[in-house]
Amino acid sequence: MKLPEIEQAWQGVEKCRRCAIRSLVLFADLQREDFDHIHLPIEEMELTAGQSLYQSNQQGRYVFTIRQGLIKLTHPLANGHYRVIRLLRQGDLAGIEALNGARYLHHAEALQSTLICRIPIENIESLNSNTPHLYQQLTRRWHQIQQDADTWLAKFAQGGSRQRLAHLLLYLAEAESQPAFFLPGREDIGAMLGITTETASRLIADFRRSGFLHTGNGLASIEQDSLESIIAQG
Amino acid sequence: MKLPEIEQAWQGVEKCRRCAIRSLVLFADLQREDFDHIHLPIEEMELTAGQSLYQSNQQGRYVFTIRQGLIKLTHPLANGHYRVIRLLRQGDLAGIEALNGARYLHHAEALQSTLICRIPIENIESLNSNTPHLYQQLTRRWHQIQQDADTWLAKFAQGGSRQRLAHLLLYLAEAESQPAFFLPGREDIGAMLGITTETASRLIADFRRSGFLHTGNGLASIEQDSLESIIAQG
DNA sequence: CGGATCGTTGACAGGTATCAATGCTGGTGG
DNA sequence: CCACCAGCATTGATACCTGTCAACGATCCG
Repeated sequence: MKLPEIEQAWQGVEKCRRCAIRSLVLFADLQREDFDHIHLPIEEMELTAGQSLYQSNQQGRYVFTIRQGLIKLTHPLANGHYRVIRLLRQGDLAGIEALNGARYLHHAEALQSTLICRIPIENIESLNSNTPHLYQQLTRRWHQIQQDADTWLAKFAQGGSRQRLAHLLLYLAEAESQPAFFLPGREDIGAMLGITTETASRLIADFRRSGFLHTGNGLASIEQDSLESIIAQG
Repeated sequence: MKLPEIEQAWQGVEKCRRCAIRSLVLFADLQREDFDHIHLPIEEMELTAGQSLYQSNQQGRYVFTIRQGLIKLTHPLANGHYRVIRLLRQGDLAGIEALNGARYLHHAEALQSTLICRIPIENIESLNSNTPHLYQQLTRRWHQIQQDADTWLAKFAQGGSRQRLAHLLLYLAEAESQPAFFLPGREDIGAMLGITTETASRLIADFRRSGFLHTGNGLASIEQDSLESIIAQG
């Protein structure tokens, strides 16, 4: 794990160039020559469930891309609880606000085992001056964040809790190639929907009894049509 | 209103250069020479209360800076109602998503009489290739949007409706130099907090009777300490 | 086996949506 | 000028939903 700096950098570039999901991440538009000109000390990390990626208000030196897994961004509340602001999934960027020289806005924590790449912000900024390709990707990410924020307000903070949960389950199920998806704990579900843990538990149990939701060994699957009819004032 | 194109452009630049709030808007970092090199056909517009600035899903050709007033960004809901996603105030940027070639994400409508500047996106993009100054400002705006989105989730979509309303009133009162501020209609307040119009009305009336809120000829003022104690589990 | 953590369920009080009716106000036309 | 109307705000009654407090069950791990 403690290789010479230059070696490490080279590994990062090599790995990044061959990364199977590179089209999803920040460097999708970079040409071969961009890579050759710049040493990118990109490091892979694996987070176990419950492990923190960064803390709110911490001075940011890295930006992270999620290669696989699920990260929650949370905001502490006055009563000791927390509110989940957003989830990050494959291809999403974490800590992008560090590019402004600003501190991280959230507490970031893995919900399940999660694979990420860590990129120092100084490298992003030097890439920015050398190629316009990166700006486009960054702008796209900002745009994505805005869109996600809208989704969370319009779907997860609006209407009755049954409808909110239906929205959340559909959201979790989408963007998975498999029909099964990771179902967060009741406390996290509550923190995403702005409801209590107990209500979240009651609703999950109810959905399961009604056959809208099936669970097994930590994974879940849904009856899409049923959930959509709940949202449509069912 | 129908001057020759070149004349119009020059007016835009002149006005923009002398704008009293330029330090707040997009071109704060631009040097004199930047201005001289580029013709910016910036146009001022005044929106009356209730007037739309753009529609959701419309192809965006402009970005707007708010010089004075209040704009609501809304998202239609299935039941015919709408949800207010965010408010824009002096110095904020509207329609920034158009810079991606994307369509507008929201319906934007003036809550009160509002003064804006309209900037074609092609000019933003040509400025981007000539000076790095603009990028910084744009990034700052994206960052602001992310922060605002967090605020809305953590304050206006969390806890009881009394606490949400207290948060909203404090938010509306802040960033006003005067103690008095514009109080939106009950329907809009409901759409911001995710509650019904009736509940919003009841709470406003209650706050007024309790002396937390004072109103007169369309303007309002608050007792800051009282509202803060409501938020702190009062 | 015991303890810790998480999920489930119950009882009840309080809050909110819903349906409905009644004030209030500014603008319009006679 | 005044009567009227349309839109908004307020208020009431009630059923439903959710938070709260509390207990119990399930599962994992030492």
